[in-house]
Amino acid sequence: MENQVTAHEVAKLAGVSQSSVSRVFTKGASVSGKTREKVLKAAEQLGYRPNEYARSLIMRKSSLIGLVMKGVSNPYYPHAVKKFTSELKKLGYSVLLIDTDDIELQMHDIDALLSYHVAGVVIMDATASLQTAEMLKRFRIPAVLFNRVVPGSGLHSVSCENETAAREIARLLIDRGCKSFTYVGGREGASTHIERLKGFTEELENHGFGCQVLPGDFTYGTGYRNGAEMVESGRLTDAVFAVTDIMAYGIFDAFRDRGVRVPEQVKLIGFDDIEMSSWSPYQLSTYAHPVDRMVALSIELLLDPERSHADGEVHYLPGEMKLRGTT
Amino acid sequence: MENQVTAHEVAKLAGVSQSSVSRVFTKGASVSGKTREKVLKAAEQLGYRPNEYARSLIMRKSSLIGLVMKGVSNPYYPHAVKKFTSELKKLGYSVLLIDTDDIELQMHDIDALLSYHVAGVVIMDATASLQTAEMLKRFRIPAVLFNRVVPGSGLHSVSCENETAAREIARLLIDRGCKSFTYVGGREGASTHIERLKGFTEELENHGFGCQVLPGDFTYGTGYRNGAEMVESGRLTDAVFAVTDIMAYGIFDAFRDRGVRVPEQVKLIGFDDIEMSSWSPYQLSTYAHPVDRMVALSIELLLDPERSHADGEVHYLPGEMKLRGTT
DNA sequence: CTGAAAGCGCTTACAG
DNA sequence: CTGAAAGCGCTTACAG
Repeated sequence: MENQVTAHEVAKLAGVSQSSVSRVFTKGASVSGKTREKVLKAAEQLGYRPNEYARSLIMRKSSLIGLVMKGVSNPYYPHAVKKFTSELKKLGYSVLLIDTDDIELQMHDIDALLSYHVAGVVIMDATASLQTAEMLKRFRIPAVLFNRVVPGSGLHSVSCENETAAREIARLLIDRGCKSFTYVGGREGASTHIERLKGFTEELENHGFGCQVLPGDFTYGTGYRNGAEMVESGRLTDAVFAVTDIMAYGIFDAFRDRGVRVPEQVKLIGFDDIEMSSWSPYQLSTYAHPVDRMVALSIELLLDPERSHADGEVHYLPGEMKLRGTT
Repeated sequence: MENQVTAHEVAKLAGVSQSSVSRVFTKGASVSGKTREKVLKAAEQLGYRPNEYARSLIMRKSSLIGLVMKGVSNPYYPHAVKKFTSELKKLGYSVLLIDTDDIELQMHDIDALLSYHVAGVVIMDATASLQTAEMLKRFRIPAVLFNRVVPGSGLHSVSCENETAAREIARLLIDRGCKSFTYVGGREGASTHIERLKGFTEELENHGFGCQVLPGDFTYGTGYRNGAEMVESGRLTDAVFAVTDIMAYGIFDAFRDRGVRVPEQVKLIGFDDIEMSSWSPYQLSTYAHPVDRMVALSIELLLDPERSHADGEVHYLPGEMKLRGTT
C-alpha cells in the first residue's frame, strides 16, 4: 500500500486536475470524452485503481456485506455463499466473511462488522441472539437471517416454506400407505427444526396419525445413532422424515448396516436436496430449497433503503419436492 | 454510516482531545490510566468503534486478507476456509471472500483485491494463471497458492506431500498383494493430479508394475463413470487409487452397483480424508492433509515481511495415511 | 465540462 | 502524557 498510485499521479500524467480523474471513475459524473480518454490512458499506464478506503470514507458508505457462517457441516451453505458472492459482486459489493465457531454471533465478530460499517449482514446457519439483533439495530446495520427465523428479533428472515413442505411430506407418506411415523429433528430451538416438526406432526394428526419424535442436531452421526436405536429397540416405523438430508444419510446407513431395507420396509425422506442425495448409495427423496430466490430476496431486503431498516419481514419461499428412490 | 460515532464526539464527552481518544485505541501509544478510563467510559456510552476505512487509509495498511475460492464441490475447502478465518482473526485480520466461477482468478475479482489493497491473498482450489501472478506481483500483493503449485509463477505454495504420499500408497497396495493398478486422475494441469500421478506410477514402476491411468476432473460423476467403465469393459485392476476422496466415492458406488466388492475384489484408496470417508457406506482408506499446519504456514508466508515479497517458496507438508475398510 | 478547496475519520510526528 | 495540526486518497458542492 506504500507505493500505491493515486489520482494525483494520474492527473499529472494526463494533464488534468485530480477532480477530473475522480470524475472519470465515478459513475454519473460528467466528463468530456477527451478528458475521459486521457485519464483512462494514464490510469492504465500507471495501473491506477481508486482506493476503496478513501472512497468509502468520504462517501460514508460501505461496499462490503458481511456474510456470517457457522457450520461447515452442511454442504447446503457453501452453495448459498457462492450465490451470494456472485450476485453481490454484480451490484458492486464485496463480501466480508465471518466464520464463527460458536452458535451465536460473538462480540469479536460483530466488531469487524462494525469497524467496516458493512452495508448489511446476512446470517447463515447461525442463530442470532436477541442481543445480537439489538446490537445490529443500534448501529443501524441491516441484517437478514438466512434459513432461520428468530421471533422477536425484528430481523428480516428468508426461509424455505418449512411448515407447508413438511405437511406435503406427511401427505406423501400417507399416500404411500404408511401408518406409523418418525420425525428425527435438529438442534432444539432451530426454526427449521421447529417448523418442519410442526407441519409434519400436525398434518399427520389431521389424518389421525401420531408421530414418534427423536431428538437430533443436524449431524450424520446423530442420524446414524437414531437409526440404529430405532432398529435395535424395535421402534421402527413405516416412514421416517429427517430434518435434513445429512441426518437422513445417517439414518439410512444405520438401517442398511442392520439389514433394514429402504424403501421396502421403511420410507425415508430428507430436506435440503444437497448434491449427495442424488448419489447412488442414497437416491434420497427430499425437498429442495429455492436457493436462488432466497438469495435474491435476501439481497433485496438488505439493499432496498425502504425496507432495510424497517421492521423485520419474515418470508417463506416455496421449494420443490424431489422424489427419488427412498419413498 | 451516516450517524457514526466519531473520535471527536467521544473526546468531547470524555473531556479530552481527539488525539487522546485515538491513542487509547491504538496499541503501543502512551496514555495515562486516568485518560484511558475516561475515554473508555465515554466510548462505551456512545458505542464508539474506530472507523476501519479511516484507519487503513491513514496507516496505509490493509487489515484484509483476500481468500479466493472456486469450487464448492470438495468439502475439503470449507474446512480450510474456517481455519483461515479463525487464525487470521486472532492476528487482527478480516477476510475478503472472492468466489470465482471460473477456473482462473478473473480481472473482475482481482479488482476487488486491488481496490482494498489487501495485505495478502490466499488462492484455494483455483489455478492462478501466470498473468494473475504478474498482476499480483506488480501491485506488490503477497500471495500463496493453497494446495496448488503453479511452476514459474513465483508465488508461494503450500501443499501436501502429494508425491511422497502417492508413493506410500503404491507401496501399501503392493504390500496388500495387488498386481495390477489404476489411477483415476483430476483435471489436467492441476498440480495435485500431476504430483500424485507421478509418485504413484513411478513407485509402481520401481517395483516392476505398470498402471492404467484414467482421466478425471475431481467430481463424483466422473468417478462413477470411470468405475462403471472399468467394470463393463473388463479393465478392472486389483487396486484403484483416486486422486480425491470425492472421486473415490463415485468409483466405489459404480463398483457396488455392479456387484464388484471392495476390498475383496478391488482395493480402493482416495486422498483428502473428508468427513464422508468415515461414513458407513464408504469407510474409505485415504490420506489426510495436514490442514492446520498448511494454514499456519500459509499465513506465515503472507504476513512475514521478510518472506512475503521474496521469491516464491514451495512447501510440501507431510500428512497422514488413514487406513479404513477399502484396502 | 473543469479546477481549487473543503472535509470524511483517523494516526502520528511535533511541541509543550 | 497531551493537544493542535498535518495529511492519508478520495468525492463533491462551488465557481467559473
